[in-house]
Amino acid sequence: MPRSRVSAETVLHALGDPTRRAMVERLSRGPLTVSRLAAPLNITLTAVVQHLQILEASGLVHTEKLGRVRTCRLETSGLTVLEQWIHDRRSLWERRLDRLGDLLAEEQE
Amino acid sequence: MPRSRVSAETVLHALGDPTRRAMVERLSRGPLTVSRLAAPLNITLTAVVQHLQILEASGLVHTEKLGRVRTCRLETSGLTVLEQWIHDRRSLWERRLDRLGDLLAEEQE
DNA sequence: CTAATACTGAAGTATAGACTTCACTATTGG
DNA sequence: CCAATAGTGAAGTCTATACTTCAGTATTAG
Repeated sequence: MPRSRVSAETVLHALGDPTRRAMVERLSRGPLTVSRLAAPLNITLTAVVQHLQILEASGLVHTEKLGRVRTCRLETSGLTVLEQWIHDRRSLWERRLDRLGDLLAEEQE
Repeated sequence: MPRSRVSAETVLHALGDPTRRAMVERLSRGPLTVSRLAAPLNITLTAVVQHLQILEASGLVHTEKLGRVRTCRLETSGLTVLEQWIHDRRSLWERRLDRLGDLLAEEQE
């Protein structure tokens, strides 16, 4: 069964931004409402919500709205996808045969 | 002993760009010269070198110049730093006590 | 020695995307 | 019911950075 529909591409793009990293950092300590999450960041609530959309799409954060309050919590599936990505690159690298063949093949061009 | 001087911040920033991800992807299959690495990317050699500088600073890639040819290879230390970062966030998240105390403390403001 | 190769460096352009403003809706406390 | 709270959505600004051009150096093949 496919555990997740999000790609490592999406996760890495999401974590490429320092503000979003700060948000993930903060949420890894525990769930927060949007306003609480926004408070220490010196940007508008609107900007925070925009970042949240990207974090949600990447599987790093899950949000849920109850009444007028949206609560955000870290979702580990984004981290799992990233872990797998690292593992794959590492395997490829370790199994590389210092592909002399490829180098020679590419030679004529 | 500090295994690495590079931060997860640097690594995540480096991997935030799709071109740099493509370069890492390619290098995980084995070492390449700058020109070879650049060939399939539709950008100038100069741009590739600029990306390489960021990848090197992040500990994801090591390059070495022999004569006029610079060879690039994946450096796993960048990946290790990232793996550790994921592990840390995950631990924090799993040990969170759904900090009701914090929520109440932040209440007055 | 000359030409071609493989980069390097400085300096400018151009665009993705982070951020803002502002007007709006939905919920809740008093 | 009214005001305050909590967030939403559209549309535009503005800046970091990805990318280019061009002119240069060092190395190597013939």
